[in-house]
Amino acid sequence: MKFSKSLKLNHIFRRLYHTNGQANGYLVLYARPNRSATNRVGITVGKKLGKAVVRNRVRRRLREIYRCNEHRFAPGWDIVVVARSRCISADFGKLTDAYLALAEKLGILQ
RNA sequence: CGACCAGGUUGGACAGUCGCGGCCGGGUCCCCAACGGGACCCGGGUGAGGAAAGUCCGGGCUCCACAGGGUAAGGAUAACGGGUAACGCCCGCCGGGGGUGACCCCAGGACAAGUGCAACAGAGAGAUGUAGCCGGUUUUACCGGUCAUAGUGAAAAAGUGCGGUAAGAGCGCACUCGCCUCAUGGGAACAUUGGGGUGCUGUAAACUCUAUCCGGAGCAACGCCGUGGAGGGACAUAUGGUUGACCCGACCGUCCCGGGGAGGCGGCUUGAUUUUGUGAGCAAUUGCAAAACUAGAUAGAUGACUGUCAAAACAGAACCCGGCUUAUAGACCUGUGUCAGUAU
RNA sequence: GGCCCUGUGGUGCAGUCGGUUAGCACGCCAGCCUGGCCCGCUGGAGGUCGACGGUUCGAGUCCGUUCGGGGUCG
Repeated sequence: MKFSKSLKLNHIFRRLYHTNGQANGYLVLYARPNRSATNRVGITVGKKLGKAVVRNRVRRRLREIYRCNEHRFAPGWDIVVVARSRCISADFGKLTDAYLALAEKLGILQ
């Protein structure tokens, strides 16, 4: 990935949750400009979604979606993706559509 | 051939295109006086489990100054013999129970040291006398004897037969049963037969007793580096404090108030390790020799898509081992294994 | 990752030492009261005691395993 890193700091997560995010049945997306040339992406998969195997699979798929579509995102944003329970059974194509639709609403696509 | 039994192995495969975490080698650039450090790129090789899970036991390791002695409390275990670093685990064996059988299951010490409890029912629950039976008398009743029979209950004074008696009772005898003990066999639990004694309810996952074991807390332990920073006050050498129950012993500054910070590195994987061969042992296990290095992340690395076969479970390491328990589709192997039927 | 606590009607809680029938409050249903509603009074329903197994004559209670919920750490 050319201009993206993972978002790790807990206080930035909390700051993003206070912004107005966009949501649909699969995901919730929060975004905020970070005054740099890189994107920082954080993924939240709560314990409600299932056991470790289920949560790992959801997280890996969400990361893969971002990686495959990085060229469509604009740089300079902190992004947090929260998985909802419908992610567990959703197929990859629908999840990609849902992800990109939310990104478009937030205006972080190029 | 069918239905099983026991033990063990495995836990989707192959190809293609992108992608991720360590490690090794090389290259480019940057920082530094130097040692070195960082970013990116290329190549190689490697990368979750049999349960990684539950956290139910046992250890290693770290800290509590040391982890020393004693006492009490608390907890754990429980036939016997062995294995192990240790265990509540494993193996063997004994006893008991289940199955036609191969085999499987059992917290399996001591209520005959003491205490407690045993509701309801019943006369009576660890000691008794309701009905009944028998005898006597002052005869619609009372006194004495008795517990075989009846009834109650989860459990009722060891069972059957004969004798005996007013009626009866281990009161006596024979056989059987249980327990204790001696002899015999066995390494032991224990077994069998014989001798002697005895007739004692159940419950210890009730208190308790006996034997053995246990200091506490946990890798978010703990150590180091960096950033930040502001220190101030009180008591003071023993009638104090620490040692996470207490005592001995040992050790010595201690306590209070306030402020700030909370990022990184180590711990972190070579170990009671794995594989093969061979010796010992019924086995668990273990001696010796050779070879191998097999994840080390830190918001936490294995994914996506396509094709073929198969349709396929339970499920994701976080300091590390030995077990136990629980979840689990399918496939395969072993057995002078079992049962029934048919064929020969 | 470690260490703790806790599960009883719809909800919140009792249940002491194992002992016959699991109790209380609110809620729910029916009746009475009222012209009608609330309040009040009377009666009633509703529980595999989280699940499974064991000990015992007998388990909500004791023991083991297991499932769910909650808390905590520097």
